[in-house]
Amino acid sequence: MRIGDIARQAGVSTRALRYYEEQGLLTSQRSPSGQRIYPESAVERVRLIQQLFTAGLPSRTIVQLMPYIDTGHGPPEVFELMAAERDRISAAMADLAAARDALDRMIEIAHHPTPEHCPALREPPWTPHHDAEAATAAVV
Amino acid sequence: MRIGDIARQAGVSTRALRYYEEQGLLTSQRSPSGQRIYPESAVERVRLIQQLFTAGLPSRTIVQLMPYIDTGHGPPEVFELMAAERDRISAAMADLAAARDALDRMIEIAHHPTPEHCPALREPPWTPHHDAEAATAAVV
DNA sequence: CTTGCCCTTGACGTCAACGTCAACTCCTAC
DNA sequence: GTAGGAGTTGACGTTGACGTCAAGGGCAAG
Repeated sequence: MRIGDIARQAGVSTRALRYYEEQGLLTSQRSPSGQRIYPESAVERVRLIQQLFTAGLPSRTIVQLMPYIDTGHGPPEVFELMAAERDRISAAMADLAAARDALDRMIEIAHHPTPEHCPALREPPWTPHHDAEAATAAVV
Repeated sequence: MRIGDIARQAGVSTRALRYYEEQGLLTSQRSPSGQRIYPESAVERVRLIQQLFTAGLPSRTIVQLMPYIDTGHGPPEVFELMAAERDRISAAMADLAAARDALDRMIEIAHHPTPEHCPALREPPWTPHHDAEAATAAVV
């Protein structure tokens, strides 16, 4: 298969595939005229790479994981790297959950336009020490 | 409070705070000599901004949310923007979960060095059509 | 008064995963 | 043989949230 076929089936650009090769994430045979030839399995591999990118792993880290991806074993430091990345992803998920909850609270507040409802997001707008009622009037 | 105090309490750099102001995310009073003066509530505000950044919202989007953050209401389009961002965050969490599961599978496989265990990640390493056993020997 | 730490604006640097020409070559179809 | 759609390398552009000088002003302590 040529680069365009892989790109279509994996849903990425050909530029991305050449970039992956440049980074050592993807290898390819070459046809006599210099064109890249890939096996079928390259599609699945590219999807995995994409998934890891989406999860926030930089290409350098993915390169380090390659021995495990290819052969199923490698140096033990890389093994711990996998565990560390998994934990980092879990932490990122917790951050996302917290942010989503914050948005949900904002949506909840916006749904109930009761002026008594949890100020929580700002005190009186940093009254400039003199005309406090003017600032209050400006808000209203 | 001055910029350094806010930076310390919120755990960000002073550069970040000036950037936030430049982007319209944070306002400040000025002392007679031109120094930025913040209310106590700025710390909480900066933490919220950080949380939204961590969740992948760009500054332009956060700016649009500001009317809701400040006053609790705003144009309805912004209302839908909040819902859209919440959904995007949920989708990102699903992506992270999938990637974490993929890593867990890799860790599982690495724990059981049985050569029979789900190749699943690559076929025979694209045997270059001639010296197949040489390549196999190279892997070993 | 001067030492030293904090503040100011302005402007350039960074990093990562590509996008986007440019200038060629290759291969398939007619 | 020739048009046109792929492929090739090389190199510069992009985007966002800051980092990092550079050059100066402000302010309390000794």
